[in-house]
Amino acid sequence: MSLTSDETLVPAGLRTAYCGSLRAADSGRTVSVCGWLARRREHGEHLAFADLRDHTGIIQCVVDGARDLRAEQVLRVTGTVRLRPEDKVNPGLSTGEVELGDCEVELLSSAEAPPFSLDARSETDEAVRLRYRYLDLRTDRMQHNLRLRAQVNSALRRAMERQGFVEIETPLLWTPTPEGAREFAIPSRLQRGSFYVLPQSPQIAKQLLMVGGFDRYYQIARCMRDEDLRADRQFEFTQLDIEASFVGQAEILEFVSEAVIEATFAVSGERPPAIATMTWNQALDRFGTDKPDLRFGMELVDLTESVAGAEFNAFKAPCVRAISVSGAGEWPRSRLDALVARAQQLGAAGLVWMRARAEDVLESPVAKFISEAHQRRIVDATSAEPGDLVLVVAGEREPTCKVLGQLRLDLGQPAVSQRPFRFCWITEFPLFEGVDDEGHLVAAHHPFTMPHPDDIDMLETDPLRVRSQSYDLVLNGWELGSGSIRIHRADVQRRVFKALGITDEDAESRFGFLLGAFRYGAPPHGGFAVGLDRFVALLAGEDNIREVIAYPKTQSGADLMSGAPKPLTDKALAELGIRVVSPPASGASRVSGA
RNA sequence: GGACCUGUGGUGCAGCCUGGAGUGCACGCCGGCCUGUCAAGCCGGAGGUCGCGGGUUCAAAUCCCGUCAGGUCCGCCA
Repeated sequence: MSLTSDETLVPAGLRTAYCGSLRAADSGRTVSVCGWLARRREHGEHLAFADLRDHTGIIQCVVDGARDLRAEQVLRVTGTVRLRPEDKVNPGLSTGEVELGDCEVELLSSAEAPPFSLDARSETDEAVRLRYRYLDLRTDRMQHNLRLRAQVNSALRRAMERQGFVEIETPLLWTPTPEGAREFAIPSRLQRGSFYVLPQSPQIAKQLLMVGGFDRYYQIARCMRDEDLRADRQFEFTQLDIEASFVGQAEILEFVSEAVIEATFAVSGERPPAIATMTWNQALDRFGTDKPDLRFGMELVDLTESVAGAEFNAFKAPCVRAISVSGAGEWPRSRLDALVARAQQLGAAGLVWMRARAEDVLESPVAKFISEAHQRRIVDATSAEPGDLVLVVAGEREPTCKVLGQLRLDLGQPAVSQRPFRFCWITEFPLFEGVDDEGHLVAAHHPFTMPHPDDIDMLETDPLRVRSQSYDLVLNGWELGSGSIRIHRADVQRRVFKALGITDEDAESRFGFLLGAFRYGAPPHGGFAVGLDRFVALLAGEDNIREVIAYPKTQSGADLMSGAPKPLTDKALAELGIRVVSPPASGASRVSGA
């Protein structure tokens, strides 16, 4: 349960031992343990068992009656460690061979009955857990997750420092940059009507550190984005933020790989192999996504050539691709129909299913439109065995691949907690991801991302084909973070801004101080940011980042424990020079912090 | 901004489809019994604005509308 190593956990103060640490070798010792009463079992007036819990585990204390003991009372128990009778050993407890006898019990703090069970076996609605988060934090789950998180932080810092990185803090009160995520505004009291914003990331600050000569910077940084929340997104989140000068993409990937592998090993004992790299195009072709889950196969197969010349009209498309589902050849028609509907819901024109057979090659509603020769080519290309199911989608390349990529996940993705940890790097993202309503190109990463050197001359002629020097880190199907080599040359930056439809005046007003700084000698540089909440969630086997955050917010942005957000007093508003236009909704009374 | 799921003693659920007295289960809580339990056991008891508001009906936890809260997702997240 505990992730704290034995060497660093030295009992002090009121305790001379931790509950979960006692073993047969301790028998005979007189110890004092402190913690919360997990439960008690009473056997008449003069025998009772009290299980005392701290973060290291549980020790059974044999006490003379338990009339006054209640769950979650804070106790100090002094007693003698003794071996349990052989037939009374509890193999389910780390301390199950021993118990504490001749106990003296001191009540350090009384406790009302908790509003929900802290036992690992019971489930409690998350809203209740969040309202009483301070109790929820006592559970094995939260103790484990937050201690694991601390170990991850520690390992990341170790790895970054070993690689010569310097930790530098950047401001939380930053300047608005109307671009990208919606920002949280902070009114200025001294300059009424003006606002700071909370940083969506330390992006510009860290690039300026490069200009400032701190050629290897890192920070475990809090970022804030006022965008709608999700299972993997909170308003505020934490990143391992990195920037380095005089290095290229290969070095950045190496720095980050070193850090995440060290952290993974520290908390799981699993040392991932060197992290494989694939380009964005390869990821799309093989997995139909830019964040592939490498824990399982079912890769996409290109059938475009295999079905060339087939009669079937739907296959006369720019791209025909398939996945093979092992052993799914016996699925009933209803389930196949549901797959077709799912594919259509995802945007495919349709989905062709084919059951691989031993005798007549492929069984499918459209088999009669496909010659046996073509059928055999499909079987060869997909390596489908009799009893397998082949799912085919045809259309434009990107949507076709993405539909199959999602079906692959629907049908094959293991649970989040399923090991191993399979990292991969995705490189060479497109520089632009499309065009906005006004016909301007939209930056895929951010406007300071360096184009791929081989593509830079297409900026003006064929911008959507320009690859960038940007890269994502992916773990088990989750995007863990992203980064890029930045533009440090004014001429390149000007060309990218132009492509994005950002005029010189725009650029000056939005990023003037960054561009100004770049006139005084900007080194070539690049960086990365790892989303720590997601990383820790995956390492903890949790599918929701709230489980690795001490005090998370609900989907509507509320803190159920404190009641935030709340209206300010009129006095506070006046001081800030703020008048609230529409009164706070009646929902303001939604919470009372117990 | 939108779609879907959920809301019933302190906790977790069943009941809702097919309306008929707040009916039930488990845990917890309170009291009693119990000297080797370990999610102890046995006996007894208390505890309810069926999220809230409106409608339909002789009658609503149940059907309808609205609303609030929690969740998952789309949009959004350079």
